[in-house]
Amino acid sequence: MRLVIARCSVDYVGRLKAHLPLATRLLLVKADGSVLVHSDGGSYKPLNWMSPPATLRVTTPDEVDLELGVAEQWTVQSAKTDDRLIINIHEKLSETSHDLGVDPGLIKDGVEADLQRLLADQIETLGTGYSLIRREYFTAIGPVDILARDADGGTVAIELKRRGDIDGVEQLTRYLELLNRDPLLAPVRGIFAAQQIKPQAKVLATDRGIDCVTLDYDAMRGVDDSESRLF
Amino acid sequence: MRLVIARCSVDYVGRLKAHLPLATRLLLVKADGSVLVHSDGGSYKPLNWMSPPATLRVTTPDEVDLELGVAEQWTVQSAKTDDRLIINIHEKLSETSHDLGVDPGLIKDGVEADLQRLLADQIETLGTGYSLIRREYFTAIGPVDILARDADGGTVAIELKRRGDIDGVEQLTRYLELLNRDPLLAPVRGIFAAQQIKPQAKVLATDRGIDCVTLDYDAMRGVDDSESRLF
DNA sequence: AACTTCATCTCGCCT
DNA sequence: AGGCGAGGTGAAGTT
Repeated sequence: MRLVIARCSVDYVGRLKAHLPLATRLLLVKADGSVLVHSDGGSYKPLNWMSPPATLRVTTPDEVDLELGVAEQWTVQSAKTDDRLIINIHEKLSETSHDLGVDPGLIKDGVEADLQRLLADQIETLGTGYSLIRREYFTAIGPVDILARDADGGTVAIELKRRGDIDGVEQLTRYLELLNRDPLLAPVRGIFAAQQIKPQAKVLATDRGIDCVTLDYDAMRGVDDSESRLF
Repeated sequence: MRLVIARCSVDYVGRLKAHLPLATRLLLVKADGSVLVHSDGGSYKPLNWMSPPATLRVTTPDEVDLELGVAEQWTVQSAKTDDRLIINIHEKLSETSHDLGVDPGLIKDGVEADLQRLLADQIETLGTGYSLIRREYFTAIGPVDILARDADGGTVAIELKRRGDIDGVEQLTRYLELLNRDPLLAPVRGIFAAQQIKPQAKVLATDRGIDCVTLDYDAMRGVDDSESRLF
């Protein structure tokens, strides 16, 4: 990994065009040839970047650039697409290089898959008498997150999201349309379950007769923890 | 901006939980208190991070951590949420600090807004005799990208995307449903225009009587350039 | 390899 | 401040 602090201007040409005027920034060159251009603010997204695999070439600036004070020019070319990043370095303020080795990688807990597992285990969260038919019930247009039976024996298709948005409702609608064509399952109700449901999504869901349920992941995990402690 | 190369383990607790085992990484501390943990690979997304505004405190590792070889512990606390990043530094291999100043920011060209402006200017791209009614035609459920009139005087709602996906078709369908309830506008046809249209989206659109048009941004910009040169 | 779906999405615009 | 849509979305898993 190479770290360069430099006064530079940057141009990206590819899926769109983007330009960064002259300023002091961090240039981070990774082992796979990818390059990140970071300022001293903003979030984790760089101002500009090139994704791996890519190759960095030091190219000769044209006369105009030379007159503008470009000391060194980098051309970072994507190996797979024709995306290109051109970095005009006017002044290098610092340069270091470090050998980091391969990273063992990140371990996560609390993503949608965990939520699905918890809800399947605690299907009665949705109402007394609910029972699980199965998780990831496969259909021609994709898997329904959870298929369950309610207290009256009716089939319920559950679409699960961390953040309940309008396209989640659309997705569930398509599933319900399909499932309700199956005489062995029909009629099938829909439940849209999420940690947070956007108002617009709730309106659309309600309009289509789909129930909305807001889930409390911490509470559900708490129940699961106490359950596992009992064993 | 502070750059630290360190052997460290990292834990994130917040919207979910995540853990990084001990390895050598780059720790980037920005002026706004945000922290990025980068390895020497992957893309621009850090392995772990804390978004600004945040504060970094050097805390005392507990006995277990001390015995495991933790020399220094950072607790990065988000100022707005209860997200927290804990970095256990076993060994600092390098540490530098730089003053970068405020960045002038990125200038973009070729995003959906540019595409919309171009298509509105060159509405005849869609067919001879087309005329613009207006861009961003507001409805109760959101703005229709472009409303136009075709050669026969019929109203056309145009949904514009850089990448034409199935949810763009759903969006246009909702608009069409609403617009066709208005007797002053009805009947309203739909056109789904994008630089690239996914096969699935094309099938769904066609099934619903929506025309698909693939746009060539470079060509459209070319037309616009030559037009502006004429003036 | 193409495609779909998730994301600690981020980012910007607007109300 | 919160909702909403776009993104050079990226990244992971599946067909």
